Amino acid sequence: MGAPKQKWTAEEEAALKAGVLKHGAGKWRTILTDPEFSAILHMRSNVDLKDKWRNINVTAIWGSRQKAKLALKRNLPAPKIDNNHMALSTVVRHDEVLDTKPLAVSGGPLQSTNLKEQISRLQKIKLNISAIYYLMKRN
Amino acid sequence: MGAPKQKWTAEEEAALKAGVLKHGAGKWRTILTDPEFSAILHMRSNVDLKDKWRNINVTAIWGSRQKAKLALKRNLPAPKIDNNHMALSTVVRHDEVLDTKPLAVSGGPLQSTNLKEQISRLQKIKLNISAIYYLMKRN
DNA sequence: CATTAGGGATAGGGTTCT
DNA sequence: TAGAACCCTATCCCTAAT
Repeated sequence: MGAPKQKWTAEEEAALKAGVLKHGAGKWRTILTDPEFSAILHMRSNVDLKDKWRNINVTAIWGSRQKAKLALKRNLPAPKIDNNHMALSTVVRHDEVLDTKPLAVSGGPLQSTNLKEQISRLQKIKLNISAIYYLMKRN
Repeated sequence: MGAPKQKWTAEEEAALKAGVLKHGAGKWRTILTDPEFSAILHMRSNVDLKDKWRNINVTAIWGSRQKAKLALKRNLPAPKIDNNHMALSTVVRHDEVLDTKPLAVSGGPLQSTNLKEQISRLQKIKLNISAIYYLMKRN
């Protein structure tokens, strides 16, 4: 039918996370037009960003079931690491509770206004890690 | 305790095919709520329809789903189609010119616009036969 | 007219049952 | 081993509200 379903790459996901960190969740069009991210996200719409962000948070919150499934899969032969998908989301998924302070990222400070309501502490930590990774790859 | 596994009856399958003929493949919820089919398919979900349609086509074309998967992997290494240019590649793929006329099915004309892109010649013939069978049984 | 939030539908990989 | 039925969920679509 329409598009054959565009899977999000790790790079795109990292850019989205960095974008949320910089502009806040809900500012999808702003993130999209920010020259810092527009190159990487140029094939995504603002709605795509919103949907992906929702999905990221959903899986982050109730991750235990996935862990059970993944544990089963670890018995299978080949890990088969895909260049595209491996890096980030897998690294970030080991979510122990950390006690760290949020980092400032590139463009400016956190938009603390409503961000606190939208992002949990744990998520924030993950975002910081993702954003760091993203920025390191860029520079 | 889930589902005791409901086998598809010939009547259900014919209704599904007629539904695809009328509304197009992918319009599962539309087919399901069409009063013309809802009575027969009332114990099926839209996802059931999608799954059944996949099975029908896979066995019709290849003989098995696994073979289809393998074949796809061999033929299309990395399509990665850009969202903006999607229509094209799909159109070009099924470009056989049909000289048989599609049947009109009860409620309305074929949505010929995207149907041509979705159904091959062989499939269409089979669908027509199924639809005739379905309509004969109904009337 | 543009954008976003949220519900809902679809696609496609995976799993279970026969 | 195969094939049919069913599950999981990332992605995509529709609509109301702003």
